[in-house]
Amino acid sequence: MNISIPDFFHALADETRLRCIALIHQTGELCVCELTHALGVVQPKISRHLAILKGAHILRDRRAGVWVYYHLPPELPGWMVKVLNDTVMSVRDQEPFCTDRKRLNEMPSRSQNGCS
Amino acid sequence: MNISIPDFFHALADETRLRCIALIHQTGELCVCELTHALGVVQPKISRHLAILKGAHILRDRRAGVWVYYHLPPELPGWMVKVLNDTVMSVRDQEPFCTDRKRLNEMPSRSQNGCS
DNA sequence: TATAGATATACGAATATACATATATGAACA
DNA sequence: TGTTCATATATGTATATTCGTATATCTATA
Repeated sequence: MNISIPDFFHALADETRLRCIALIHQTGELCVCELTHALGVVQPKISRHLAILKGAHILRDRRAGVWVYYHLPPELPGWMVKVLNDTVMSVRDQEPFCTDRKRLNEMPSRSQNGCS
Repeated sequence: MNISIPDFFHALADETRLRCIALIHQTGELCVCELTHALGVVQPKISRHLAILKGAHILRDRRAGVWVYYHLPPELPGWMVKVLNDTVMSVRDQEPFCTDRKRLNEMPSRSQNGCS
């Protein structure tokens, strides 16, 4: 499966999607309820944007019981990984990205397994 | 002047805009008629997209007589320059980007001064 | 001033996007 | 089977985007 270049940048052009990608890039893998809590937006909005990212082959999902985890596919082209690296390095200390990470880390069930 | 991150990626998410940026990145500076000829699209379409890029502070223009030249502003944030470098390195050997460059180099007035 | 060439903008139409809300699906378990 | 929780999708609405075409602006020069 190939990723179109406009699709790739279009994925990053929406703040909600970029926030999801940035958090997933920093943690490796997150489920929908973790993203919902970290970003503080309603769940259908998260699911819709994750579906767009999955459809563009920028994220892949993995179901584990009730939870669905999203991660970057390992075969993402190298230059796209570099773009994500540079982008996340730059935005991770800006709002709303740093608050997202803080809220994620404050989730009681984080750093254990399972979700809220 | 600050560039919003969504604006930056939105600029790259359109193929016409990415083709313009890629050519300008490779050459340093191009005028509207050079871009029009290289991409093979009508002039108002080029001007409209260049105006979007200028409005997002991703390109800057410089008038020289009848011609208007567009270039990347020197103070573009470093990580955005890195993103452009990685992107152009990757797409420069794919269509339609390599044909764009070929058509640009075939312009009789190129490598001299002035335009067609 | 009049003309020509280069560039910019205005306009209407078709299409796409993002959102909030409501509802559906799917898995686990009593 | 029925319920609950996590996630996905459908719907209607408001707004944005892109395009082709027509026209306006701007500069140089006669």
